Amino acid sequence: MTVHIYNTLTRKKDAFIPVETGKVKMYVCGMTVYSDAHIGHARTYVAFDVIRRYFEYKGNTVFYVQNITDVDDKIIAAANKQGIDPLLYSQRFTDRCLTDLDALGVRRADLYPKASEAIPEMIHMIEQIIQNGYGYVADGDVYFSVESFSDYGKLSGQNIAEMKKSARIEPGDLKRNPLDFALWKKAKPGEPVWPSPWGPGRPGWHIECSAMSCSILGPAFDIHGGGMDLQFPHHENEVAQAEAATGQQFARFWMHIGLLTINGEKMSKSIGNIINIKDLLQRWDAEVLRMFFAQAHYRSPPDFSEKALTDVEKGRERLHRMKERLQEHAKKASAEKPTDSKLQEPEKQYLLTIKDFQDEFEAAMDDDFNTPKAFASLFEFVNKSNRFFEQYLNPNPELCKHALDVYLKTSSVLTVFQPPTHTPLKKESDITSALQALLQKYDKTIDTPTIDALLQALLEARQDARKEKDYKTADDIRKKLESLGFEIQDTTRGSVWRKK
RNA sequence: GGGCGGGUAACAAAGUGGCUAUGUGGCGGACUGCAGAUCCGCCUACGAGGGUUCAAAUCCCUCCCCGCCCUCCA
Repeated sequence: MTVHIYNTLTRKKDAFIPVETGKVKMYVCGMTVYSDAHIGHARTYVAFDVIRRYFEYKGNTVFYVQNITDVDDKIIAAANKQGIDPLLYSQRFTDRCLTDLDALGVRRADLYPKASEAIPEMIHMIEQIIQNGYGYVADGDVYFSVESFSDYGKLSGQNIAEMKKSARIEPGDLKRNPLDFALWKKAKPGEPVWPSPWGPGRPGWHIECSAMSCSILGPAFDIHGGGMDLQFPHHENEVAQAEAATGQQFARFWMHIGLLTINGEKMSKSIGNIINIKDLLQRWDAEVLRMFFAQAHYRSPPDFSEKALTDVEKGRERLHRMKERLQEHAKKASAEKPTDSKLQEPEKQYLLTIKDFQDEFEAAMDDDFNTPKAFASLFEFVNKSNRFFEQYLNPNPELCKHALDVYLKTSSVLTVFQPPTHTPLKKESDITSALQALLQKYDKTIDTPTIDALLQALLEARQDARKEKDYKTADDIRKKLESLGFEIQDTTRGSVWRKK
C-alpha cells in the first residue's frame, strides 16, 4: 500500500509519506548543458520518469522540478573556445538536450529552473549561510566552512577526518580548510559575471540546487535525486548549504540512480565511449531504449550493449502481441464492467488472474520501485493470458477490455506502449504504392487502395497460391510484406498481418 | 587508505529462511506446406569453506573476487 523507498540518508527502505497528502514534490539534478544528451542522462531520467509515473498511478499529484545548469566551468570553457557567449551557448544546448529526451519519450518535468535565472536566490542563501556562521568571505570568494557544520558527511557516510587525508590542496586557494567549497567565485575574465555583496562574480557549483529547490519547493520537500555520482560531493554540499541557511531539514528522501556502464566499462570521455541519445535513436526504437532502462532496478548499474537491447526488443514484441490480442478480444466490449454472474468459470478464473497481476505489480513497485519484478509480473500476466486465450476462444469482451485497461495502465508506468515519438522510416504513401505494385504482379486490383485493403487483397492472393500448393509464390508474398514491415502469420483461423 | 554496492543457471536480472521469478538464448514436442506466433517439457543456479536451523541463495563467521565514489560527471 505504502511506497517504501531506499533513502540514502538513512541507508534503509523507509515508508514514504509525502509532506502534503496526495502531493509529491521532487527535485532531480538535471543536465549541465554543453553537449548533446547522452545515454547516462537517459538512464537517470527514465528512472525518475518511471518513479514519477508510479506516484501518479497511485493517485498522487507530482510536482517534478529538474534544474538546468547553465553556468559552469565546462560550459564557459567550451563557449570561450568557440568565441560564443557562455549563456547563449548553454541556451542552445538546453533546447537540444531537452529535445533529445523528448525523442526518447521521457516526459518533461513540470519546471526546468536555470541557474542563470536564480542568482538572487543563491545570493540570498549565501548571505544566510554567512549570517549563521557557516560561510566566510576571502577576497571576493565566499566559502562554506565544512568543519563548522557538524552534520557534514551524513548523506554520503563520509567523515571529515578521513576525507582530510585524501583532500587535495590547490595552490593559491584561499580556503581555510581543504574540504571547504566555494559558494561564490570572484569574477575572472571571460566568465559570466553578476554583482553581489562580495563584489562581481558567479555562483559556486553546488549552491544553485540548494537555492532553487528551497525557493521553489520549500526546504523540506519530499524527494531529491540524481545520479549516484552526485552523492558526494554535490548532494552532500547541497544538504550542508540548505540546512546551514534555513536551519531546517532539507530534502527528506534522497534517491540515487545506479550509473550506466557500456560493455562493462564506465562511460567516460577518456575512454571515448559516450553514446548520444540522438545517435542511438537512429538505430533503435525509443521504446526499446526506455524499456532497457526501465527494466534495470534504479539503484543498480545497468550494462549497456547491443545484445542487451536486442534481448529487450524481443521481449517488447511479446508485450505488443499481447496488447494486440487483448484489443482484438475487447473490440465488441460495451461500457459495462464484467460482473461475475455473466462470466463462465474459466473467465472468472481469468478475472482473478487480472486482479493478482495488478496486486503483484503494485507490490513490486511499492517495494522501492522494483521494476525488474514489475516487469516479471507483466510477463507472467502475458503467459497466463495466452494460456487462457488458447483454451477459451471467445472470451467475454468486457472481461478482455478490463484486462486491456489494467495491462495498459501498468505498462505505461514502465514507459511501455507510449505513442511513438519519431517519424517512421517509411512513409505511408511509399508503403501504399509498394503494396499496389506487389498486388499488380499477381493480376489483382482493388477500388480503394488503403493499406488495410491492399494487405487484405494480398493475403487473399497468397491464400489462393497456398490452395494450389504454390508455396513459392506464397513465401514470396510473405517475404516481400515482411520487408515492408508487416509480419504475416498463418493461424488456424486464416492468415493475419501485423505491423512490426 | 576511507565510504558504498555487488558475486544467482548459457547471457541478463529479481528474490533474502520453506512456495515454477522473469526476459533472451538453446534443445525437444504440439500446431503448421514451411515460417512465425502460441502452448507444453527440458537446459548441473545461487563465489568458496565452515556454522546456526526440522529447513539456508536467503541468518552468522572466515576467505576469495568484482564494480563505483572520495576530482568534473546523470
